[in-house]
Amino acid sequence: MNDIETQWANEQRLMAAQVQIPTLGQGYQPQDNDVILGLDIQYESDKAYIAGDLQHYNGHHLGTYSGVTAVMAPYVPGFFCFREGPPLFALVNHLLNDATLPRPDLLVVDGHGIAHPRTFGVACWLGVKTGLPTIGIAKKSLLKFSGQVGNEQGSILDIAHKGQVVGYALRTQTGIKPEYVSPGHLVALDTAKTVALNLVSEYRIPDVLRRADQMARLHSKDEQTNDWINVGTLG
DNA sequence: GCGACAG
DNA sequence: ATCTTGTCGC
Repeated sequence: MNDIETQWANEQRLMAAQVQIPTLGQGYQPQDNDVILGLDIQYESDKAYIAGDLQHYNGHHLGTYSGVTAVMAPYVPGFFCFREGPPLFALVNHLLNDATLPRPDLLVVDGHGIAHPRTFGVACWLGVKTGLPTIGIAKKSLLKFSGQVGNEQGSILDIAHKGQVVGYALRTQTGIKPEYVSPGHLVALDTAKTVALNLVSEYRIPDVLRRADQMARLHSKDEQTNDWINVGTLG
């Protein structure tokens, strides 16, 4: 562990103390008309192209927004929040300051929440910085776990760390690789599980994350479409 | 010592 | 994440 990683680990420890994971039945509870903000990033040389997709919890799509910032930190597994967090935060702030847009009730981040070696993934970082309910959804697990998820859609397997359940492997589509969900901030474990399953339509990953991924990719390749709004340089 | 390692 | 061709399937 070099100097920067030691410093990062300290910062994660301090910020992790601010994370609030409500108990069963407490914290954020999804409602049909809640506004969900899905976030993802694509990288192109030293630029980070961030996209945010807004939809109602019931599935109604509202719009997609994309911006760009300079990348300031390297990618180090386990310290993902310091690379990806600041660009995400910049876009969220931009959207929060736009009076024409609805305020998101929940953030959905491409990455982990508390299912993390130091219980502090990028979804926790963004949750603490914004003060908004946040969950993390990732395509690979960072923690080792035992057992196997059932093959049927909706099958779930606990992912534990140091004796505590911190997230789940979730089979969102029958016969398709599971995704990994964990709360980031202000969301209970069972709520994160429910939300992750209900946000999925016909793909492995929730639409709100797929659209963010697609738009960020298009922006990074300088392609213009009619379905997203370029909010320019952030930060 | 060796391998694994969110995006 | 990104670099990359063809190929299988709905």
